Amino acid sequence: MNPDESCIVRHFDQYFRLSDDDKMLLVRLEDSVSPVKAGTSLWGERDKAYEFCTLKRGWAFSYRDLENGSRQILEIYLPGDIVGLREFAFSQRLAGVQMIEDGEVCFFPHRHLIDIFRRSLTLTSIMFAISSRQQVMITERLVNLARRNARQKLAHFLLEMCQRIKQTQSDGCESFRLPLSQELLADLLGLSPVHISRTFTALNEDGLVFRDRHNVTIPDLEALKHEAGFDDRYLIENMRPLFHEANV
Amino acid sequence: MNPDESCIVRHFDQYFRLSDDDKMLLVRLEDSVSPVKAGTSLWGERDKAYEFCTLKRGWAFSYRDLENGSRQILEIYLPGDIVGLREFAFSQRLAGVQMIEDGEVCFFPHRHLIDIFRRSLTLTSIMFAISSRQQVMITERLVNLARRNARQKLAHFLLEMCQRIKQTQSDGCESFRLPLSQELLADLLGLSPVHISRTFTALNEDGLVFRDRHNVTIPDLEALKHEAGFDDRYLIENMRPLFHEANV
DNA sequence: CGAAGGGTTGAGATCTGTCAAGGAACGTGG
DNA sequence: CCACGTTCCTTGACAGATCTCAACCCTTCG
Repeated sequence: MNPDESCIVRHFDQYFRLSDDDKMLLVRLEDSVSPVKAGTSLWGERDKAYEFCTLKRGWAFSYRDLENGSRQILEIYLPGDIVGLREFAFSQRLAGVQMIEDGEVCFFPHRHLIDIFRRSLTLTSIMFAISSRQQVMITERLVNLARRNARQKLAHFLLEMCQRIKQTQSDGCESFRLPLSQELLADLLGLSPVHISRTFTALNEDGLVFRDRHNVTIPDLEALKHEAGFDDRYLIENMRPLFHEANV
Repeated sequence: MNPDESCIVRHFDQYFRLSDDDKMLLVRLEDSVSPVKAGTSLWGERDKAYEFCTLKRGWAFSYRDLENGSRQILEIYLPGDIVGLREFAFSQRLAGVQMIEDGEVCFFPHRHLIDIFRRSLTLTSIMFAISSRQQVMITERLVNLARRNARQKLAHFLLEMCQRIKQTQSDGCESFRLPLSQELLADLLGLSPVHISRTFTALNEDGLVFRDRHNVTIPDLEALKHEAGFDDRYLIENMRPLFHEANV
């Protein structure tokens, strides 16, 4: 396969310009691309964990089902994201993962990560950076869930998605596609679907967010950021200084 | 320094029996042990991030201050824990860290981590495992904050601390020391101090948790686990299969 | 002895959840 | 093109959990 067509190569390349050797090393890990239908589960909550995967196309989410019947969505995955890093040190899945839309995924066994550690310092550092970035994103979501009211939670989440989409598609994000039902948003933000609806209505009335089906428009980003207490530092990693030292 | 006295060697050794070479490599990173007083801050929220540290003695916590004046505590660190991994890919701190009690810490520059990546596959894998374990713990805290009521939140947190203390001290934990004020617990669990107090009173009246100052007693672990929906799988990592492959 | 920090208790306010009914959009089959 | 079911969303009324404010108490420590 041509390295530049690989989804994982493209993803790593965003972090740091890869050498051809590194690209080849990554590509060799990519056995196969599997098409997956919307709603299919990539794995369930207590499955054996022996591989991870990258999303080539389509959105996905990870979740935990609770004993009281509710469900918490932990993470929304966009094309290019690596899924399943969480369980690297565990033999069992701690969260399920499900496709939101039709898409394509690439599976990699865990042991191939060890190969990477053995062979490329750059790729090892990027893997570590990706893992720590995921930790930072979960942390921000935790703060969002614990400390903000419904209005801020929703606004904050929309701004996060807007920023993430902008980073991968590199065009503006005043308006973007958000293929998530209100039920899903409720499970993500720890609210009831009913209250999600009310909150959208309120944001709409205040002219801050317009939602039509799966399209969201944010007319005044700064106003909404102020409303939500959104600070995008947590989405903007800066690995340059580190790699400097790694490569000289 | 004798490797077996190093706090970081002891910590890594919990994950996997280290070779003498690995121990020496780790020890060389440990320049100095600094004593720190209760209440001192190891770093603030927007400081430059160029090092991490391990806790040798004393408890610490990381936190985020919000624009609305509230504070969210992200993590409680116990002796042996590594602090600051979160910011490996960032040049700025995203959270402050403060000592809860008097203690001792060991600082390491980020670039020494790269040295480890270069020289030891075992240590690299352990670092990755530690990072993914931290991610799992934050995820569980997120679920706890988003989906459970005050009673369950508090019970779940106490059980987590009990389990963590047991893992490092390897004796029972029916009764253990918890040097956290109710205000700190409130900032940790996303509740008000007043409600923490009420919840302790309720748990006490039901005979599930007894608290006297900084001592907590849980007479019936199973009963409390049931009440809280606590499942300790997330604290029990299993790296054996992975290292098997790494080392043969 | 007084001050300060931490914990407890009560009353009222607020946010969000639950339940229930109804409406809008979409796909399917006739 | 229409009828129908399904899914998703909206709205209202009420209930419950937690917050805020305020007063008070206890312990510790200088």
